[in-house]
Amino acid sequence: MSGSQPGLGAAHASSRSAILDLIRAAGTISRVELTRATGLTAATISTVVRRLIDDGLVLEVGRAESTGGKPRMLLQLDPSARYAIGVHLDHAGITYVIANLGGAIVARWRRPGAGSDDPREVVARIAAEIRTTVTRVGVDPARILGLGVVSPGPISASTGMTLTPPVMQRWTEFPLGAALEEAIGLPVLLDNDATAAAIGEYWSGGISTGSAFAALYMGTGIGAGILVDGTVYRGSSSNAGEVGHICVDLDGPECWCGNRGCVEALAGPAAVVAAARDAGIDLAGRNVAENFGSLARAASRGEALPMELLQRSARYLGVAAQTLANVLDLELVILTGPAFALAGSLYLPEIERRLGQSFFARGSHPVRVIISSNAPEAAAVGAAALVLQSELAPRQAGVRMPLELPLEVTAG
Amino acid sequence: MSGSQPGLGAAHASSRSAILDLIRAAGTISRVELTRATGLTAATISTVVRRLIDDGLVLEVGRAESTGGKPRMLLQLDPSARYAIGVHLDHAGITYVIANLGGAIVARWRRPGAGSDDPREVVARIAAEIRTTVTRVGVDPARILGLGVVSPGPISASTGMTLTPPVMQRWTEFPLGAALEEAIGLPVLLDNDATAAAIGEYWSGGISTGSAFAALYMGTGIGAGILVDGTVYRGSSSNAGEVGHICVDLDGPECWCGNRGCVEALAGPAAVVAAARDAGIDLAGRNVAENFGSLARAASRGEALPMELLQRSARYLGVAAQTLANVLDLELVILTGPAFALAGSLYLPEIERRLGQSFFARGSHPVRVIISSNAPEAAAVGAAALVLQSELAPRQAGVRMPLELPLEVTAG
DNA sequence: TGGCATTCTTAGGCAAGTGAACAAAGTAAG
DNA sequence: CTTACTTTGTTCACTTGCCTAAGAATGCCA
Repeated sequence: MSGSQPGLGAAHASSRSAILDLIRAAGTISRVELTRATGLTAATISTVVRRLIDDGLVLEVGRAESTGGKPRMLLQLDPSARYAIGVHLDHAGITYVIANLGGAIVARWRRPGAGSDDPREVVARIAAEIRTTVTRVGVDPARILGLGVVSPGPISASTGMTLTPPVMQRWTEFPLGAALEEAIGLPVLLDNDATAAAIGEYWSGGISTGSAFAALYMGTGIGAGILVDGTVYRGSSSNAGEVGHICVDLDGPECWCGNRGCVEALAGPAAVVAAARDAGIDLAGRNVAENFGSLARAASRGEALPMELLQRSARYLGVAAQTLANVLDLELVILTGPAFALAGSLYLPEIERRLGQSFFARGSHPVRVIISSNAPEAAAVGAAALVLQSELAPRQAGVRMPLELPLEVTAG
Repeated sequence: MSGSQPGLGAAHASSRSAILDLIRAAGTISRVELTRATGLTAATISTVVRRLIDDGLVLEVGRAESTGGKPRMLLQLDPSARYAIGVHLDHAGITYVIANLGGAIVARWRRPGAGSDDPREVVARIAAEIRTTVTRVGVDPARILGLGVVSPGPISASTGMTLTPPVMQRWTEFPLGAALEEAIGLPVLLDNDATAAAIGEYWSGGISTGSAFAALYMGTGIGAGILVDGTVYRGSSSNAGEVGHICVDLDGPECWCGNRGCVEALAGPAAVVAAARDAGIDLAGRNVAENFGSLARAASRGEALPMELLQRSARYLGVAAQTLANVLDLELVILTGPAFALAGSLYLPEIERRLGQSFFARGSHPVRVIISSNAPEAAAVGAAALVLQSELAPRQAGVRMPLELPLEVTAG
């Protein structure tokens, strides 16, 4: 019965979470500032903060300058109070991350394989990987909150696992969450890579609490994670932000989805690489990622044809970003994922230009565009942040969490 | 101090609202079903429902069949318990609506003018209009919750009023909300027409509580109102759903916003009418709406050129709808507003086709598309629903309400 | 040293929600 | 008709989160 319905009582623990979230976002903050930011009374802040300190989550670190009276006591998250583990499953391999409460990376490593192997075996391998590294790094296992697992593609309602149509066929009906929970003995959360990346940025990037932004994630495909006011926007079937199939050219090339001119078919890494091949560029990489990387390097060196191909892609991604910003009224777009890690600086100016022009002309607020500071492993970091978020700031006001249900269903 | 900060305590009165909303959505429902739907205890439901009955908002109407024990007592909203007034300001004129709690229209009328007149005078005229009709229809003034006023265009942060750049220049800095509140003595809410239309559909259309849908509103411009789980999605500056300037053709005609190929420039009523003129069609209407209407009628009669023009427009709007559905993961798109009232049946098949194809191919859930049952006055009905929503189901969990602030600022 | 301003804490109270016992109103079996 | 059982709805004592109000702590300035 534990997870039957969130109920409205779930909004109760929210002030604790909200305060924790504000401390995280501010880095260092005093109780008075917390009262202003939350709208709660000083009394309430006092007791809640006391409990956070008792729980070891928050530290009092020195005092601020006096403003004429008693100086404020400064509060901060204790980064090493809790940890979370993030795992990013991809076709090419598995990326692991151990992050602390501050969102900082404590350990990070990568192993090849996964895609075509037997799920059972992969679960065992992941469990072993995590166990050995946790002991090696010396993180207290009791302080580990849980495990976040992300992968590309939309989310299946039945298993709760994301599934990529072409690859990883054998994963489709496998209860990954339940299996991992049993193998590791920690709570497991599953989500889409783009969504996770957005949460990762929010948690570690010092983004303010009341903002609306999207993480535009380009890996093999293109997706977007949307965060509004500290909460993930999921939509009706948890597949919001599927920007890969928005149409940017009515008469564009046909996409496997049945329509024409989808962003992914026109401007995704696979499309760019294919276009390069068509243009006669010799590419020696083993997969799309490697080839896209060498194209990006060639463009950076100033080679005309690669440059042109990437700029073409950037134009379309600019349209996608503008569309996102228009529909969702965003104030920030973050470019992240392996593809932007390789070629972000080539995409940024075009996307910035497009957003700046449109919104300036209409007298609207500007939309900032930045490149993530840890774009290559953004999804894995996000997976860890997913756990931090759900354990420490679970303010899904009235929104059901479809990702946890499958775990319980399959566990029984 | 009343409206300084919503605070977290604002989430408190929510169970009453949530229950009211469930009763509204269900039409008729029992207490047991309410416990299941909310996750609250039977005890809580009992007391809250008791209070709703005492307040006259809810009625006990008969009992259901027994399922082996005591039969359930059925609950229903009392439609005539409260009323709300909706006003839609447009370039061409003002549409008024009086709606009851059930979202049903009690009175509806329309007056020309507004746009270029003196705001002060318009306010006086509106107040007089409302007073006379309220007494004529025989609605108890004490049962009127308030007044919703909507108009096209984005929302200004300074006055809280929407402002359309080209027309209605004199309204830009006028504190409409405060002036109307004073003139009528009722709370006034201001909002965008598309957003209001969405709330109107939600309130009167029997849309289920936990859904995500958008109202695609086509009047003079094109906008969208987005509702998720009974709450308006507003974005960072309350301008979410500005679909008019999403790009559907990178090499399309230039738009005044500085980019090319915006939906509004390609497919809005004004664009369709302009294209018809260019094609040599003789149009005698006084404004875009009339001309668009005669084009729609001509297309319905089977005239080739108008048909072609409208189908072209429909293709672009299909792209916009698909984009919305993709980004927001919608399950329903409602076509509404004067333009769809005139030509909805010409647009529907194309939009349906496009959404069906894309989502079916990707194995995702289908997206329904329907035409609003009261498309012509959707905005005015929505304006009234705005009041019902804010008074009876204000579950803006943690979201600030920028629209009420200006009223207080300018009132002081 | 004693105001004075500012920050933080403690104490009492209100309101929403819960759990558990109970009352009410039916069906099913003898 | 009586008895047992099921389901619905209510009452009541208790917990919890927050608020108001008062006070304690800790600095500045005269």
